[in-house]
Amino acid sequence: MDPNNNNNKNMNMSPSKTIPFQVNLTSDHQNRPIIRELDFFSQNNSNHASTSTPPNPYIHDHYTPPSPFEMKVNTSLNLLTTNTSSDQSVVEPDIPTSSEDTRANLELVNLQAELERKKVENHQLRNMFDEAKMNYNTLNTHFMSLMQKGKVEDCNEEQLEEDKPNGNGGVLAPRQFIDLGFASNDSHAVEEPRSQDQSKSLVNDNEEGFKDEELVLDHEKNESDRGKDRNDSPSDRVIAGNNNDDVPNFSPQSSVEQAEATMRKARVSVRARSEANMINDGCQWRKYGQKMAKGNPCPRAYYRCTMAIGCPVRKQVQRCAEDRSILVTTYEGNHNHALPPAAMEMVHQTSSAAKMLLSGPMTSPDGLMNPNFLTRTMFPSSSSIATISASAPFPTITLDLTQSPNNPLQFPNPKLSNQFQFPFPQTLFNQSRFSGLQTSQDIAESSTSRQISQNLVDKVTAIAKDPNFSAALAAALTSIIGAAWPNNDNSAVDNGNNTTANNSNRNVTSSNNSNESNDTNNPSSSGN
DNA sequence: CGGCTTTGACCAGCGC
DNA sequence: GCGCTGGTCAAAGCCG
Repeated sequence: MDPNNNNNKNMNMSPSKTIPFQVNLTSDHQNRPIIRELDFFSQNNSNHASTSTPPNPYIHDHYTPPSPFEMKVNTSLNLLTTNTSSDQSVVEPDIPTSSEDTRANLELVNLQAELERKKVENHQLRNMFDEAKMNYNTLNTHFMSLMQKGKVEDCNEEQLEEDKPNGNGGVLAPRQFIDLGFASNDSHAVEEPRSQDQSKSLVNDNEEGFKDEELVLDHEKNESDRGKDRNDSPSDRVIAGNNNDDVPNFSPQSSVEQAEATMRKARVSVRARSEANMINDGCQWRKYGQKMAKGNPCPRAYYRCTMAIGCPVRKQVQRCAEDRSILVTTYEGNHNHALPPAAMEMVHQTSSAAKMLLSGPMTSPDGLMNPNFLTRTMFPSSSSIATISASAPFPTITLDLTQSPNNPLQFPNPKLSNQFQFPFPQTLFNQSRFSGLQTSQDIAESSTSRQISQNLVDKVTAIAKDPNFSAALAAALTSIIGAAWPNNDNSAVDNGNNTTANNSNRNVTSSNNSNESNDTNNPSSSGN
């Protein structure tokens, strides 16, 4: 496809109303004269109104038709709520001619009214322009990210094929126009329904993110196949099912599968100090294996979630070789059932940490992608550190809770070791997808929590704006995910801020197998 | 007796 | 091809 040809087609197919702003959006240089014209228009009137004496050309032009630009704005964009023609008839024809001053005063009043009207117009246009510019930049960044992943070609081809029946050859420009919100005209809605879907997926991924969190139970029927081939594991099927209908499909199936493959391999690891053999995260686990891992005298225990038949979530528990008071719990997979409230904290923190680090804009400023990249970031409302590692066999996000000075996991009293408190950071996105952790409760809970924790969004956004963090995170995520870009969800947030007290006070009493006799801290009890 | 743990065996992936 | 390692299976045993 010839992009120039696309542009031409786009220009041709777009209604004449849309052309001026479509051009404006592609070039600031072409925008500025328009704004300056508005300013000049407004300022001249303003000067005249303040002095009221000097002759102003607009006095004579007052009854002349509006300037071409004004016509263009008024007629093509329907931006103005005022009626120019009616305003121009403000001056009544039967003005008493007894006094020149009276006439001058009336003209002055008319001019002042006109000035106010123009000011309003100018303000409206400025606002719309700013909004358009901001939206354009957002979309442009998004598009560049897609380009960087090499997916834009497929996206364009798909888009072009869908645009052709409507006579829309353009790819980018018309979508800009649509997404920028200028189009109050219905023609846009008709002309590109696909663009709206696209725009939904690109700009407002919020809904998508929550759709992804819907429970998927259909995989249970295949649980008997659980098998030796990890690629056909239940967790695989769960995630694939999650993505079947809800994830925006703007890439070939192979790319989606590639993304899913990455997603299902992602893990969330939690490092916490605990004397207990296993942290109580609210779920029920069954131990199905134990192995001695290389480089660690402590055995690694393997657990499987037993809260629901066929739940694919698994976790590994192992003590840190350097500091055996640190318990490392690694989660993998998605729960296929609702979780008890006690588990929700864990759900939110681990899954949201994973998804936050595996989602979002991933544009690296320098384009350098180090496959062995590892970055760390401190979450603002706690001293916990989130680490993302791409050098591991699977992308692993580690929440290091051992840095907290008041880590509740440090049980001073051994009697409390059966209880577990989660001091997790509270400013993570609620995007449960990983590490076992998505439920319908997530969905309902997050809808209310979004309102509560908007300030937390701001905090995270502030972190994300940090150039160093952004660059590091972008490089890491890109190296991990490659072409996969599940969601860019910045609006769905965890309900962290309303759990500050809860986090510090909540005791999750173990109801599962935390009293296992085989301590993972005891190397002598290891298996093969 | 059902559920869970233990543990040796098995399998797959990976590097040499 | 072989060995190493991680992950899983499943029979046997334990426990409430």
